[in-house]
Amino acid sequence: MLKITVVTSEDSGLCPVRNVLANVTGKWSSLILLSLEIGPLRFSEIKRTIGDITQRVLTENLRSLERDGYITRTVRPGPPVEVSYALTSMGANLVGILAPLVLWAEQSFDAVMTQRKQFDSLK
Amino acid sequence: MLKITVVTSEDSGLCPVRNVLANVTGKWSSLILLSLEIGPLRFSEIKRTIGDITQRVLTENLRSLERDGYITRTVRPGPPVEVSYALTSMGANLVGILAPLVLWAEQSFDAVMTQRKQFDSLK
DNA sequence: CAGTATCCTTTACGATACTG
DNA sequence: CAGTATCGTAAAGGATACTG
Repeated sequence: MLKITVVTSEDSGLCPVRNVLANVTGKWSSLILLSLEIGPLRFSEIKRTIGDITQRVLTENLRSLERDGYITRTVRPGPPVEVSYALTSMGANLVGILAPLVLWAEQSFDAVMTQRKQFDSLK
Repeated sequence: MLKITVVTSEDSGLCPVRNVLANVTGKWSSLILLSLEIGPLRFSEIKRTIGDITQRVLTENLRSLERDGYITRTVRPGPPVEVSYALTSMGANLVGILAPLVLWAEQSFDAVMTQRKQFDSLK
């Protein structure tokens, strides 16, 4: 059985779990990482894959993921410049853990929606 | 190999993955779910386990998790009233997927911090 | 193409006080 | 004990315009 000390009473900035998870649990982070699972992608390709993320937010998230060591950023001089992003080995490990979660989310969509409707109907 | 359609170009409210993940990727959701892994806990016990979450936010998160069907809320009349929370089978499944992520976060803490320091030192 | 720069809105969260 | 009610802050995200 898995025994995890969820959180200590220390400063949140020092709680390892929260500190690391914070950059994975954003609205877009996991989707961006997943999009790189098959192979490296350029900025515009990631944007197209996600669909409705803005340029500003995508840039922000990519920087954060690069900073934590999950992806690399490679510039091929242009013009036009070509910037491609790829998973590091740590990033690939993380994707290996995130993928089941995303898959689970897909599969559980119907059940969750049903639950919500029922909960909301009880006033 | 895992093939996942990360996101379609539909309305975000209709994207199954994002819709379900939204309530799991909060700052506290996963930690709350994890705290219930061993067994049911009362409100104050969850609060003590997490440490620095406020009552208001804990209540908010518990409602949201209950709404989506991950946990149940049981009231034993008092006084003092005793409210206990427990994982549903769906919640238990989710925890089974989240636990590796939390464990991974713990183990990767040092590597991530090292990466950040290095990234930040490059201006 | 891959970003920055602004500006604005929303949402999550924090602090504190109060209650059946 | 397990909340609710208020108020305030901060961070994430959205919209749009501009640039090397």
